[in-house]
Amino acid sequence: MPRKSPAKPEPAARVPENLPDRLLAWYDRHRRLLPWRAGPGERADPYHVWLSEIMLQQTTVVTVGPYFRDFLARWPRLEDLAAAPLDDVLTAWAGLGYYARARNLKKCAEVVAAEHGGVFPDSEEDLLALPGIGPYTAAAIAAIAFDRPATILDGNVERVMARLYRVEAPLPKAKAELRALARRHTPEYRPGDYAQGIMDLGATICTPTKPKCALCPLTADCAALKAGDAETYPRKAAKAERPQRYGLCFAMIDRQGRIALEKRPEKGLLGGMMQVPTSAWRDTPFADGEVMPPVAANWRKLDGQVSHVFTHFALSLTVLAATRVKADPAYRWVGVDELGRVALPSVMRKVVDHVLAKSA
DNA sequence: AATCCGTGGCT
DNA sequence: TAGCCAAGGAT
Repeated sequence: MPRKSPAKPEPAARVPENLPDRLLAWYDRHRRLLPWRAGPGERADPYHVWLSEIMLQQTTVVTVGPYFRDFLARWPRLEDLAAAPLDDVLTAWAGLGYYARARNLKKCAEVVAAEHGGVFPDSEEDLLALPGIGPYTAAAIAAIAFDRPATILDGNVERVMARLYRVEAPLPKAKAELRALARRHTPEYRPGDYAQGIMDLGATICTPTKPKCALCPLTADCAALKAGDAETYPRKAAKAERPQRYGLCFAMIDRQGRIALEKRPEKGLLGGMMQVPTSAWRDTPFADGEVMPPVAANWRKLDGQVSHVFTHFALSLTVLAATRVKADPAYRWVGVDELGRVALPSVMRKVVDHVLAKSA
């Protein structure tokens, strides 16, 4: 029998030795002033680094900015956050998405306060053990807050490595290969600045579309640039299509103009957040009169739909409204002026806005 | 290992 | 417009 052919030889990924130096030189010239970033030569507060990194998970710098400032103003120290009620944290997080992050943020603050004397551990291993901190965030905190030579691998680094070496394997399978490449580049010298620099490069120069290769400090090393196909990396596996789901929302307004809200289960989608009472969400639209409203009242169907797209499904909500409803204490009755103090996810904010627009 | 988990901006 | 994408983690 012919022996199984040997694995395709890795391209002898010879790391240009001065690549980290060129990256650092570029970073020193183009360093962005971000709210959580320390001044040149200074080391950032681990609490600030941690808070920003959790917020930045799958979330853009522009979106995070205001939330980061608000959190820091309200909870200046880790101990303040650890002592805060979870509902306050969820309310402050409302609109940022991925709400498990907020629950884990609170949990992590409590653990660090109680078991680490309020001081973040400085090793990747210990950081990884904390709630909400995975491989990326552990490495990022170790590098940025403690200047440890940890290898970060986020979407930016994946893209930069995939282009430098024209990695043909598609994500997410290519992750191990990309991580190995990234590790070879991680310098012992200024690893924190290198980590932020390589991410800045990915965010501003080596962008997903129309990369600004003319401005890149690494052009001499980039295989994809040489081949003229940088924009086609990283390769990605085809993604599953997004199903459409449907639901009904029941907006109850009392005589004072307050709307009834209820709390969602602590786990799962929008866990622990508030909502306008809703039917189950399913794959087929609802027919008129198919679902019994929560209370008997003068229900009327509002024109139009509320549409919202989640990561793995799209949702179309039909809204029914009833006014002059008796304020059942089973719900939380919230005035329009109080909505900012409620943990309302964006989809439910849309529902409330729809009610206000259609009944005005 | 594959799936679940938000949102807003950009093309 | 409809998909793509962002400093991912938990299960």
